[in-house]
Amino acid sequence: MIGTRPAGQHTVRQHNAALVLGAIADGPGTSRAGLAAATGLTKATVSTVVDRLIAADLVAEGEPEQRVGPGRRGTVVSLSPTGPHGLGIEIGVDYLASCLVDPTGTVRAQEVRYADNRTPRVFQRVSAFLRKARKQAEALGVPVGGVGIAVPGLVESGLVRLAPNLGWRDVDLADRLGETFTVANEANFAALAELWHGSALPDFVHVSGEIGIGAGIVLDRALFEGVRGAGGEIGHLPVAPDGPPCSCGANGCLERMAGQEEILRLAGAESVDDLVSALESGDDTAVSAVTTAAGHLGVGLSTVVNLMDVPAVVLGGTYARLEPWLREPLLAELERRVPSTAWSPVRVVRSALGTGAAVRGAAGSVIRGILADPEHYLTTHWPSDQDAQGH
Amino acid sequence: MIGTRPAGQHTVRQHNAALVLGAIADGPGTSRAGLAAATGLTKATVSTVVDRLIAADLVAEGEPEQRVGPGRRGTVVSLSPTGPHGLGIEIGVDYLASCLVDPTGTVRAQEVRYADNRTPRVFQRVSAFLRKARKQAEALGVPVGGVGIAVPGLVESGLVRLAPNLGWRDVDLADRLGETFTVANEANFAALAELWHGSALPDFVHVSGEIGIGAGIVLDRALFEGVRGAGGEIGHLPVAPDGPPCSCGANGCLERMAGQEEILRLAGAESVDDLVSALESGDDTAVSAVTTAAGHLGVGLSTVVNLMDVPAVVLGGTYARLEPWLREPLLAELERRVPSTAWSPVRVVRSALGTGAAVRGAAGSVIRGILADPEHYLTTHWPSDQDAQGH
DNA sequence: CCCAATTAGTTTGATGCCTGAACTTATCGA
DNA sequence: TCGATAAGTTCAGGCATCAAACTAATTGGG
Repeated sequence: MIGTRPAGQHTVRQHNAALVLGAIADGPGTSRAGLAAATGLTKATVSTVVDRLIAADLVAEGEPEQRVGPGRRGTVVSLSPTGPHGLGIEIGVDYLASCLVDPTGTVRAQEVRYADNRTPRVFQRVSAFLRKARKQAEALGVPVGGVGIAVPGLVESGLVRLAPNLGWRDVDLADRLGETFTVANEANFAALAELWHGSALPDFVHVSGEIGIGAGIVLDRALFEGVRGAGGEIGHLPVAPDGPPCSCGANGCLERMAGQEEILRLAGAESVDDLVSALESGDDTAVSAVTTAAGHLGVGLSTVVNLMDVPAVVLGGTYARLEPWLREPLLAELERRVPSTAWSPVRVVRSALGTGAAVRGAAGSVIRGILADPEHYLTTHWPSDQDAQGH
Repeated sequence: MIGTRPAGQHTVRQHNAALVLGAIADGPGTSRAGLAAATGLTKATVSTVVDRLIAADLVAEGEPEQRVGPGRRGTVVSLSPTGPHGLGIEIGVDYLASCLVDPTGTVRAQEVRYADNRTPRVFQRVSAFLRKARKQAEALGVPVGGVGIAVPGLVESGLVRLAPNLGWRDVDLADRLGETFTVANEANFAALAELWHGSALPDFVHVSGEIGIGAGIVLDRALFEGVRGAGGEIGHLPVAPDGPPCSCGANGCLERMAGQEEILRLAGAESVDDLVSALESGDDTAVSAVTTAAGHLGVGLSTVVNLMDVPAVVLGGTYARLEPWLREPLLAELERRVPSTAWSPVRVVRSALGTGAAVRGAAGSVIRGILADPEHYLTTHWPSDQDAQGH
């Protein structure tokens, strides 16, 4: 029960600053008066809060509002495009990716570099890649408010506990690279990117089949992390308890039965491109391979839907490309196994984002972190009350 | 993003009142000075908050502290045993139960009444039962701060969406009985009771096998409710996708494979008492029936453990009685199917509470609700600022 | 027996943030 | 040009916390 901190006026400030900033982010092109109405705060309070946010360059004043009828026009305030940017880095098994986004979430720069990261040299390489991305931001003349790193593994409070495909165990990136980051699992970041920039669903499971099967679960517009940050590990859900052995030691795990490798094997395809063209030409073997995988995926996902009561499934990664063939059999299996479909159907949608979802989520999480607690950013990045505004 | 309310000084007050009260509940026999140290608030603030709580009879001053060394002795403050009590009602299929607890969680009165509740007369019966329980509280001279009702079904924001065993669908108890209640699923209340009065684990799945298989999931000392309150519905998790058909239409659901009915059938026993004596005498059929069920339970629970990252399983209800025979095979299956057991083992423990867990949770939830927001209780039950203190 | 040291709890003035109301600024329509 | 309407600012007032001074109670040593 201990763990809650005492509250004071500063708490009120933090809360209201975040509230106002959230309203600004939500409704682009709102005036101070509109914000007051949206948040329930007084015009006076909104004004003082907005002034602070402008001083920190998190928010910028725009054109006067266009409106019919009498009365003074409000001045529009919106997220400042020159405010703190978010830098995302993704450490894949065979590539590094970076992404720079401005406070509104718009991508300003992007880069991918292929290289085998299963060597001890990764850290040097990441460090150089990060330096380069920072230079890029500098060239654009924008400040970097923080760095988010996506890794294909289990992350617990900033520490990479286990990343089998990278051969990592208990790796502290902050320590290795001499800097602090927002580190998280790539599937989680991808789910967040989907939340912020994709289909506007508030609750969903984002499932992506790459080498493993990763899922990010979003409940009430927030990532579900579980107790130790390992929430949503669906790769080894048992979907065929008497099935073939999986590398993890158990039998018939989802990853073993519906992973990319198994689908390609069943379809007799070399690559995903191969598989897709086979599917497009109506190849029976390919279609039945995907249908079989969809069934297993349905068993696994029905579990998630029943247990967490999430009303939607978003297909990302490789599954997004296979969506036309996965969708029907998956939906059928879900309807069979989820009792609540009787009164509220489960939606299955294809991710609107491509392969860059994870990096984009990593970059976006930096922005979201600042938006969620602007006062914190303000005090850490704007140390003295410098009124250095050109006015 | 909208949905957050503006904060003011009153918010601070609410927060700190709850903080202080929480500290009082946690550490029985603390002084104001101790509370200041525990909460991080000033002695002055603690004093004013405690004075308000005493005025509302949520807290009472006790004996002077016993301590060695110099200095004035503090006056101990603790939850007032004459403060608002919680009344819990459980609507079972064939019984009604009530439970009255004082602010410290001690049971002050209890009653069970057997009757078939699958008739339209239930509501009258519940109403009468509730009236009787209220009279009991009156006889004890204690105020009732609220009523919690446990039902064997799916509850969504106070509405009983579905209770198959009672034949209910979209039943609004508040409307039927002309009163407002805290309504929730019995499994969830049982899990909360386990949290508050049982093994002091902060994160666990409480699973109880009665007629169906219900689970309450507690994460970080809070109930996990899912999006629409249907979180933790594990009865129809697929544990043997090619197994025998279940009443829900799917195949090999957990309830079908490891429910009480199936265990009794496999063991050839008439009742749970029967089964237990067979197990105690080492009957092979009985032991293997329970072992088989444990395996299926392990498959289902491994899902929960993997997905939610919960490190402990609490066996309640009928499973608590079978724990000596369930434990080993269940643990083995979990270890096989949960990758994270490699670095942090899953605990399997037997519920410390008996059959009354759900009612007790219902009653306790009333108390917890008041403790979590004492200012709210104070303003609703102590309308005018009456300084009706004998002083 | 008295006094210094120590700890509990209260009183008081200062601070900070929000609010409400009055006020200034801006725009439309007649 | 004036009245109505709406945006945004200014300022006194309220309220909850905090820091520090102060009172109260208790021990132990001279």
